[in-house]
Amino acid sequence: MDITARKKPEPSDKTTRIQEANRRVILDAALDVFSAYGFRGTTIDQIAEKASMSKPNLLYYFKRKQDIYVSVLEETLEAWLQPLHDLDPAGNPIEELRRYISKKLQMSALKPEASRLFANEILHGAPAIQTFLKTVLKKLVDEKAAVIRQWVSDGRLAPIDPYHLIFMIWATTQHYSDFDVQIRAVLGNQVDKPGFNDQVSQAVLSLILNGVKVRQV
Amino acid sequence: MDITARKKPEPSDKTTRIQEANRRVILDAALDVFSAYGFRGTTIDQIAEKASMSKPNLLYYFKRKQDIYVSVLEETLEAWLQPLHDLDPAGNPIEELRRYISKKLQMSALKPEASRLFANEILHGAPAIQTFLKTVLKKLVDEKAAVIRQWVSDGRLAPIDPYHLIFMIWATTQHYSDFDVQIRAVLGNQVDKPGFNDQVSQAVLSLILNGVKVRQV
DNA sequence: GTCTATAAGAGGATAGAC
DNA sequence: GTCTATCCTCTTATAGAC
Repeated sequence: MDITARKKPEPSDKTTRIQEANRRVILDAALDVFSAYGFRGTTIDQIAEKASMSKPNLLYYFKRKQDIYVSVLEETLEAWLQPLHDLDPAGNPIEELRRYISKKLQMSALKPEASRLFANEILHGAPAIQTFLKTVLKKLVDEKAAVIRQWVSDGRLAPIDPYHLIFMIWATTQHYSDFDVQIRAVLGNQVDKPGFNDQVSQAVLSLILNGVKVRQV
Repeated sequence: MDITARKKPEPSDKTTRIQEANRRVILDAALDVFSAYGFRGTTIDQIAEKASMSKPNLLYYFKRKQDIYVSVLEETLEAWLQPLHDLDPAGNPIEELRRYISKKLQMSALKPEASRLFANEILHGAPAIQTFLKTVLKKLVDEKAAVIRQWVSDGRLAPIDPYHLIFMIWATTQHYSDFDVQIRAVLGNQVDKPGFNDQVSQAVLSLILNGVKVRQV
């Protein structure tokens, strides 16, 4: 089941255009359903219906339910880490963090299903992406934590533990999509009004950036 | 399934000591299993085994799987909101927030299963606590948001939207239990070392409190 | 590639003896 | 109150016709 145990499709694995299109439809449907109900809570029937396809037909493209799940996760993970990749050691610290946070918020708002799929996987012990977290993710975070640490020791950021800063950025930027129903229960329909996302950005950015700005004494 | 649709046990519902003890064992086991695997991912057999009880015997105490789930949630919710209840309008704003955040962090660290059970329920649309969120939770948050807003307009806190402040406190304080495996993948076994929880407290408190402290100009 | 039919098994829930 | 045995539904996955 673990993601890293699967090989990536080779260029030699020729797929026709109709195959690609059908896989695309299935994966899109699967993201919706898996993120809403979790792995066990999702039935192949649900995915098939959403993909307007019969169950056996769907299983022609993905032999097992797990294969669909892992494929959806794989697709999501790459994109999910891109913003952190882009954190530039040569840039202005505050501006780099602002860009990172904004990008994360934007992605969560645009694809809340992806955020929830990921949250659910981790919440339940990350059975499918355990190795990925310990290798790819850890390596990237270590690398970017070093960048932030350097900024701090150069006096360009207030003293803060870089790992905890990264965790808190993750927590706050994904909270609005992962806990959407709770936010809605409290705030009502104002979350669907035009300015809401900007309001969230403003709140999250000001809180975190205020916390890391160097104070003039 | 919704929590508020169920009546609370009356004093007239006499239960023997052994009944109470067995229900206690079941609910403790159920919290562990439900929080680890979710509602659908959990089997009655798993709970029964953890409670050292046969499945039919367990079903003698709770007729249906849903009943166990709802009971566990009920127990958890009350305790979960207590710290917010305790936010005192008459207290010192920074100290009140510090106490609130510390208490939330402490509870998450002490009962990560409860945090994850709650997170999972909300992540999947809160089918069992929808009404609770829209009534009890909303009322409490509205009330405490008004308190924080007053502190701000009295100039005792930096200008910040009280709702978003509360959401960010929730996000950051529960992140370390909900996303535990991700934290572990990145930080390794240092999360089990003695000082780790203090380190987390320090990071979370300094970031958030710095963001709300009034700056002297 | 897509369908109908169905095998195979897991898991929730109950019957009824003790 | 607790157990063994069992029913029955739901769901994954496959067989085989078209």
